[in-house]
Amino acid sequence: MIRVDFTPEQFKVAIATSVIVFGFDGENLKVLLGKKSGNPFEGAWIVPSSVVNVDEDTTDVARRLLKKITGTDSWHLEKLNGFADLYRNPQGRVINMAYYCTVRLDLNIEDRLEKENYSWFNLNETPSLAFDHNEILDYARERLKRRVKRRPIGFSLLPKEFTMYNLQRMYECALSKNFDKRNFRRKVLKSNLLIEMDKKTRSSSRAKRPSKLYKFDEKKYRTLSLKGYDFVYQ
Amino acid sequence: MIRVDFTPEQFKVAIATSVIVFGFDGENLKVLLGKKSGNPFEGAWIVPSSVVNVDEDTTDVARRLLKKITGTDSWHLEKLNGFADLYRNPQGRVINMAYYCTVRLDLNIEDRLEKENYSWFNLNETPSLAFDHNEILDYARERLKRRVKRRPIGFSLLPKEFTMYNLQRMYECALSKNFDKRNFRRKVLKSNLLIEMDKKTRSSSRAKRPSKLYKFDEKKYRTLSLKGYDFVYQ
DNA sequence: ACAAAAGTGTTACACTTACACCCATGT
DNA sequence: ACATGGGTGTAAGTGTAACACTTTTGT
Repeated sequence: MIRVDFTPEQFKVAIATSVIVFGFDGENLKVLLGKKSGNPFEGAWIVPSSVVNVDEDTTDVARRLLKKITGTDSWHLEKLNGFADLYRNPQGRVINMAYYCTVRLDLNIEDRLEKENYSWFNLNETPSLAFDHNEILDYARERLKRRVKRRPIGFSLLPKEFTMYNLQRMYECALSKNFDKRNFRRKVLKSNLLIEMDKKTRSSSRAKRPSKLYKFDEKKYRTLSLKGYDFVYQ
Repeated sequence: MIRVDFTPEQFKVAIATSVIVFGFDGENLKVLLGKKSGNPFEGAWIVPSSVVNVDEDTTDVARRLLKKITGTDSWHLEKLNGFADLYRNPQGRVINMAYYCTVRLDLNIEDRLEKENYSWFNLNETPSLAFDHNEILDYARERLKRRVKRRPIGFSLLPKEFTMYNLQRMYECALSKNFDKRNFRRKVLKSNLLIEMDKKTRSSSRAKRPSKLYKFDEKKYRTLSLKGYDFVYQ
């Protein structure tokens, strides 16, 4: 028989939640970081975080945090893991339930971010973070990588309409790998989930010749995924 | 600036840990379950679990639990996730940091298990469990599946020496999929990580003709994995 | 003129899948 | 005798990876 009996002294732990927010500017993956105020680690960079009360659901708090930062909570939010190392927070035993989400940078959430003192960092130029937030960020990157490989989640980082160059860069950043342009295009077009638009645009400020715009066929994808299909790239 | 300030009322959470223990009897995957004593859920089946004190490391407690149950803690133990649903435990807010491990059933840990009142269940014949332990078990099965696909972790479930039949059954159970015998053998032998023994044995009690024994070449695998190689089956 | 990305096919190789029969042994 | 897994090869198809040049446009 297994005993799992708690005494009052064992109810002395607190909960925090962090949300790793990923964005994509058309060429590079970004992550949102902010500066911590108050002790400990005053002024250090951290991942967006919040305290969770004993009677609060961690996902609810994470969503609220997201709404406060970005103005909406309609983003794809996914639980990562609990981080429970003994000395991760000098103020006491705190368990961090971490999430990540993907946002579209073309919807203007910038003003709000500046008011809240958050900034975007390129994923491979992130500063050293307080607490165990570097570990959490690394964990989130791995999760994003896995998801992008197996599902069309990367499209939630792109604007509604995007060029092949944008799409390829997104895959290259998320998977830390370069692809052959011809092979890449053939492979993603084979899925029949990209709709070619009649419009063109320039993929980046450096680009001279405009390129075709595509959008992701959400409806078709939903139908196919009911039958077990998924949008895989690896 | 981000404020993450805790008040004393927020330090009122407790920590538990559970370990999902997987085994393999040569033909089927098993999981270890025990009966709960004391309130709540007296007599219900649960996954091996323990309270974690505020000053204890969850991994340490999980290892201790594993040693108490199986007599040794030298098994492959891996953190799964934190489970923090508001009402997962009726006694208060309890966060469960869950782990899984793989054990070899040919090492006789059976006596000890009986004393502790644990039993092995076939993975597809598990009873309904107390708390959110069914959710945790499902999570563990998914993780095992993923790991078995990408790494030779399945070998830690098999005896030192095993037959092709055993190996194939292990993959079939872990991945919930049947494989063609000829294709399976060709594929795993191609890795050159199986050493053919000069011995033979019967793969199961039903088998009549004895079959060759193989062992996994741990040394070679360690060398290769330094170079980024891994033992993949999918 | 020049720079920069847009756009486009073919070939070789590797891997996956489907498939069927005889063999050795224990009961 | 018979039941059970042990053991073996081939061929078709699918997917992946490597590879280079012309076109269009903005500066």
